[in-house]
Amino acid sequence: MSERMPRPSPGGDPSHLDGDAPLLEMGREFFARDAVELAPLLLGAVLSHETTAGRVAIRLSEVEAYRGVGEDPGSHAFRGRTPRTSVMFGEAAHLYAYFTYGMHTCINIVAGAEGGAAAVLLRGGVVVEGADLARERRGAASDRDLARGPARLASALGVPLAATGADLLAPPFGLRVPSMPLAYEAGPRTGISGAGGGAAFPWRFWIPGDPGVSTYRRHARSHD
DNA sequence: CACCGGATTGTCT
DNA sequence: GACAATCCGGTGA
Repeated sequence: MSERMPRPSPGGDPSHLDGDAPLLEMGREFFARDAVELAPLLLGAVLSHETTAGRVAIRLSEVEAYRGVGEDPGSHAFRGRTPRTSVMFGEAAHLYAYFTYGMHTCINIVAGAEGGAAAVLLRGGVVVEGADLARERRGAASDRDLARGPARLASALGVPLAATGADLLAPPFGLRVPSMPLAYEAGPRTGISGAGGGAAFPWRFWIPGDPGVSTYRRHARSHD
């Protein structure tokens, strides 16, 4: 079952939680907070990437938080710094990209204080700009599937593995965050085997009912 | 929609 | 040498 965690609604009026809040460019300090606190604040944020081919922007529907050395068995940084994870140990709001399953690239936003090695994995979203270019990059795919899933999202955005370490607050990237947090739900992270998976780390966050939420829950399936 | 198997290579033990 | 923060296509309900 998904643990329901709606935001409190100050004043009792939930109308500001419907995703219409204006988007703001935030300073780096916004991203320097704890990853588990930051992750839900990124729901509804729009990440853009521009290349010579054009510009694609994606509104985030689903994210996962990962903490650092020794505190999160599901984190790539759990066992300490390695060449691959070194950017996780750097400044917040930079890109951490990794390659997995022999063919896919996934992307994270580095979170927390420098040295903390925390990050937020971008698991799914909706293309809000550059759908034609995203479709070219993804091959035949329904609009809904363009960026629904972490590897699909990275592919639609055209972010190569080599972009790891890039500053997401500077061109060719752009990142704008809702001025008001959206309502969200939380549950176990997807795809994590062993410790780090399951109910002990309910650090997957998504916008209920959003079309950009991935459906891959086979590995971390929970009852409803 | 749910389940299953295959693809394919960097990364760390 | 094992395994991975996955995706896709096929099959069946």
